[in-house]
Amino acid sequence: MSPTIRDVAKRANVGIATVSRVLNNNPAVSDETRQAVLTAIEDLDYTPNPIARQLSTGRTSTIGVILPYLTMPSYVERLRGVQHALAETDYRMVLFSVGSPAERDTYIKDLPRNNLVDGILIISLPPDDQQAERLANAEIPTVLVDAYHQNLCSILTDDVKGGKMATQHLIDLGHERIAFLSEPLETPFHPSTKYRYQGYRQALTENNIPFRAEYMISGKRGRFKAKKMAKKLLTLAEPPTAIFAGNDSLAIGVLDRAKDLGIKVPKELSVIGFDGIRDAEYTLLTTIDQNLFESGVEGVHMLLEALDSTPPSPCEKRLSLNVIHRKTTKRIKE
Amino acid sequence: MSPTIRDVAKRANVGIATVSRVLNNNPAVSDETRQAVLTAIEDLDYTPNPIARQLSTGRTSTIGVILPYLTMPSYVERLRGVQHALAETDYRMVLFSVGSPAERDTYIKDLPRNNLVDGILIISLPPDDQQAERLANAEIPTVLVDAYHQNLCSILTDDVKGGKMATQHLIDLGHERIAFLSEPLETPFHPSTKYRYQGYRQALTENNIPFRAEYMISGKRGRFKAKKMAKKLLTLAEPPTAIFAGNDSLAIGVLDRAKDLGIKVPKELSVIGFDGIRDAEYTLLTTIDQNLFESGVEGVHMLLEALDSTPPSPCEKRLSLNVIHRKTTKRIKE
DNA sequence: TACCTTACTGGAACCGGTTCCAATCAAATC
DNA sequence: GATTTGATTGGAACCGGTTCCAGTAAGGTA
Repeated sequence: MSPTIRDVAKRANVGIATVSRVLNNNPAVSDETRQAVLTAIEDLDYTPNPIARQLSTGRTSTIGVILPYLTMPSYVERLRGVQHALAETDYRMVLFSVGSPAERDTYIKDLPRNNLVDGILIISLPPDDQQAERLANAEIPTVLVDAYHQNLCSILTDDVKGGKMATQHLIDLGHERIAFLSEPLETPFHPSTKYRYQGYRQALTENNIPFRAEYMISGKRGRFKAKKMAKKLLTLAEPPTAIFAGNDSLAIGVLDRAKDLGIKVPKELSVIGFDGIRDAEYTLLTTIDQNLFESGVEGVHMLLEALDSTPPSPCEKRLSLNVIHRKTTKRIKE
Repeated sequence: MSPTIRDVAKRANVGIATVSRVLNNNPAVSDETRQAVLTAIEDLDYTPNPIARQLSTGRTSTIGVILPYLTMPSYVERLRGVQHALAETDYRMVLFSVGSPAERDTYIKDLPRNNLVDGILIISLPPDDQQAERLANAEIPTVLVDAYHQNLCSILTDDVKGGKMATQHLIDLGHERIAFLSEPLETPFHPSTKYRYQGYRQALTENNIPFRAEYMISGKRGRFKAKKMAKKLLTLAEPPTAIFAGNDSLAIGVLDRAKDLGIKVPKELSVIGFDGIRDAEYTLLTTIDQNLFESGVEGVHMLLEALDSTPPSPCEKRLSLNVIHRKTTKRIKE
């Protein structure tokens, strides 16, 4: 068995309390004793057992991250941000990746109770009222990233506004026949698609552009599906001159289909995405950058703040949104 | 404070040992007592403290995963596999994501010592001899995924063989002017690129095709870089008729550049990648599928096996490699 | 010289579980 | 009826740290 603090104490001819003090850099130890203890630690190749420390202090130096199963690049990018911010601290990260609503509920229910983590970060999974209640009353602080509940702290993205920005960008370029292509509006998890659609509708209304039902298409997630949907739009009798895709992955599918059909982007068709994933940069896609990486970083910062000052100051933070105008949108020629 | 096992014992008028027995489904408890304890647990809304259990049993129900910072899709895909396999067990996952060789060394050094995890999975980070020695002698089992050391268990990919398969695939299609485009052969982390290159060279040799230095190009990681490198190759006086890219991301960059230059794939240029990431499927890239997801799954299985039977049976597993012939390679027309 | 700080130090209790072992009691055996 | 047996049960020790609190010795002050 590995040596314990008592072994070290015996070898250094001191009490266990003294060894503990040395381990925790308590200044109330004479240099001489400290040195003796350090030598004993060295000799025995001793490492303190973090579990015992956790039991004793009640702190685990661990934060739990609950997020959807890593299917979408945007989740991965957010996780990268979390990981990046956490790397500068002494906290470890336990990943609870959620594949179904049932799993989500289990984690959200159990994690706050079972002193396993000091804090919880929930990414892109909005809790219902009951869950939020439970989380708010738990001893363990929680921060939501890309999700909102009035009782909880959160890092937010204004998807409605983003949807409006994307649509307005196209309108500003002279487009009026603007289609919206997306994943299903109603999902078991995050409703961002729905909000982006709302932004799209609002922008149309504000600019007195009538909504055309045939320009709205939604289907299953993924690029392949996007390609199919894009084909429908692009082969309409009066096809749109611009497409706002609900997220970047879909937009890339649209680009691809346009290429196949010999439609030149942005000359004959403008395409804008949403998210700001890495592939968007690479494909030179115009998009709404929602600062995915930063959302993870900020989530961690807010959580850390909540961890040492019990009443976390401002409990809600909105991330900025930016139109990144790359090479897939262009002023329309009349 | 949350209730403890003693509170439950008091309320149910039993001893703490009995409560513990109920919690652990020990059959040596009468139905009557069991019911009383369960009622008390219910009444108090009691949850056992896992940290205390860990200290007492020495088991943490946690496995540590050390892997490179999630920059490449292949790491993410492997992690998905790990996550998937772990979801069916009672084990949790702590992620240690490595950004620098120094970080890697720290994690590999500390994780096995400090009773924080029951087992360790190291992904795409080959340990040096000293580290392997330490890992092999630790009480905690370790499994390497996509990395090899003779003293440790591992899930392997034969990159040399894969490199050969890719090259042979092109040769079988009649190509002789075959270029190899890759990231730097010497990296601080995983040497797979180097091995794939060796496979490329071997295949050429075996088929009596002379190696041409101008057909070998390597540079920084990433698609943008790949585009630049591809341009060099494709604007040679005698350009290659086929390009073997060291991984799928690079291959996608090559495809893109070819499109820009108006070179038709696969009619005028064949391109093969390596990995089998999701984007490859989407872009219809011909590639060597190395079963990334499965590598994670198998790594977990091997680790779980090592966790209950001390001498893990076969300690080395090679994953199969498959040529996935999609739409970017084609028989050459003479 | 007597007394008071101040600086260190160690014993013991505690965190909240698990588990060994002895004790109890009723049923079964002789 | 005495003894053995097996099923339950609870006390106490233990896991390996942290920390309260009392105790000792050295140095400073009156």
